[in-house]
Amino acid sequence: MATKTPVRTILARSRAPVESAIAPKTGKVARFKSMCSTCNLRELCLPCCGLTRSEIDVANRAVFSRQRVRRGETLYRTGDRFDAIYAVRNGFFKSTAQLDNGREQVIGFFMTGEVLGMDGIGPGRHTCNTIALEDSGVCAIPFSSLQELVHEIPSLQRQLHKIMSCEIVHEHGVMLLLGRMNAEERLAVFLLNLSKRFAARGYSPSEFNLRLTREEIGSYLGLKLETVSRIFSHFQQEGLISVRQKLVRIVDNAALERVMGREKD
Amino acid sequence: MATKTPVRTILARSRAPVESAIAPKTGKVARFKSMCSTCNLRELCLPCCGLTRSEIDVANRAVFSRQRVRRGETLYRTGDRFDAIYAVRNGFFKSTAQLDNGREQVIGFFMTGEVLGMDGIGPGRHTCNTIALEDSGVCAIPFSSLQELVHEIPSLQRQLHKIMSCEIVHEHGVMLLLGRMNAEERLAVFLLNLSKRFAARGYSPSEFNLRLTREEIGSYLGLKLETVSRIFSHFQQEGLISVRQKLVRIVDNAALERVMGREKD
DNA sequence: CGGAACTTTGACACATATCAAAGTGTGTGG
DNA sequence: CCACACACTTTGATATGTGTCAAAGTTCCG
Repeated sequence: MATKTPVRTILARSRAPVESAIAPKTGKVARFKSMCSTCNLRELCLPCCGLTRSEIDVANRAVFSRQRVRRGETLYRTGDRFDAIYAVRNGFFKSTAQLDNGREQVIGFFMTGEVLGMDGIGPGRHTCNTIALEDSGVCAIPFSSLQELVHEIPSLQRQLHKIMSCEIVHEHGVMLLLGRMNAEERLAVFLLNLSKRFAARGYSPSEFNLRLTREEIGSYLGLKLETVSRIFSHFQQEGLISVRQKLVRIVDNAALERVMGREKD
Repeated sequence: MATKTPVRTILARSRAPVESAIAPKTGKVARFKSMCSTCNLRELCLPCCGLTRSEIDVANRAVFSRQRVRRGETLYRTGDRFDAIYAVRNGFFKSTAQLDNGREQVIGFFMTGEVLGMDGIGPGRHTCNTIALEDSGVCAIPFSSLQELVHEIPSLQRQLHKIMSCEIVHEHGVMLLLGRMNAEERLAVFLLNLSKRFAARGYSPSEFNLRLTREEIGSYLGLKLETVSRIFSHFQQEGLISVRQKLVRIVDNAALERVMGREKD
């Protein structure tokens, strides 16, 4: 998904994953049992990040199930009964929401270590669709188990609250983006955000392979694909980035950050 | 704030309030002690809605503090240390978030029974400003107490998760609004949403006093005040609503809902 | 190798922003 | 209680950013 370089960092961002067991029912692909203590995501996984070793031992009692989701497959869709949240083990997902009439919008992207599916907790059913953009793996965490677990491990409870709160804060940022930024700013913010998230996972922050079409990017940013394409070209002309199809290289990070600054209001 | 009519309904919407004690530190105005069992909001208050009588007795042990916030006063602002969430007892609030440069946007409105301040849980500091748009009262719920309480009352825990999840879902809706709707649709959705929320609180769904300026409405909807004004006029000409300054009457609810339908994509 | 899916670029249209000015309401102090 | 100032709203004329439509170019994948 991007150029691998050696780094391991805690997510500074919105969502993040948990680990655990009990068989789900989605049934698209292979499932494995897994335990938090043997999960190689532990340093990325926000829920686990806050846990002591002995707390992880408790968490191990709950065995969460791994699930593979192939590119283009749906992890869950609007209206599906909610019974688990998901931690991304590897790969890349998008979530989309739709209006009554057919209109649809990408409302989020999720990568390794991030947590998916919290939209279903309140309503009891999922309220968006989540689709793998490349072959991916998730850890399915039955929410009822998680609630029990959280009862025994106060720090896990705090982590869960944090994850949900950070999702809210992240979405405030998207609201600002959609409500107050012009097309160039939106794209700059988007690229910088991806860059940071890749960096946090040990990938190159300056060169990555977007697994998104111009249309998906545009949908997320409230723009049309042609506009996205034009601005990519424009940024390239100005020497801020270089684009070749889906491969993006950030040439002048500082200038890209400055795109945000050149406005009124 | 709106024409009173006799109704009592559980919120069908995003956020909702809790009740409780322990003195805070904000210090703008008067504080009272209060208990959930004597709170007249119990039927509106999402946290309490899910509780049995005996659970409410447990909750009573925690005494949350009431706080008055006068029109124009700030409940909390960006950067303030987070230590409590707030249930609106009465009145009306707006939250605003700001970009690095001065740009600012209204990101939410809150009325009786709704819960404020969850943006601070993850970061440990508030990430937006919350201001009373009329003389208001809140119930300050120290988050540490709430976490203990939640530990003893599983159904309260579930409610807390639901409230946060519903906030996330609500924000997805705002993202769709900002990303995919034209100005008329945005305003129609906004008015219908307010209408439902007023109705749920026993106020008239068809006539209410917006306590917002055109600019605040526009800020929330990603529009300029002139555009908001024009569309109010336009809706009025078409006989969908009647507006006189801040007083809005929804004349043709069905037609207002139909505004959403007349598009492509 | 061929076709489908995606991207780029151009010309033009249109929704909303911007600028401007007049109108209306509201609160305060005399 | 009036009057004045200020804040907000309305409306018009015009500007502009992004959408729309169209066509050619590129890449991907079977």
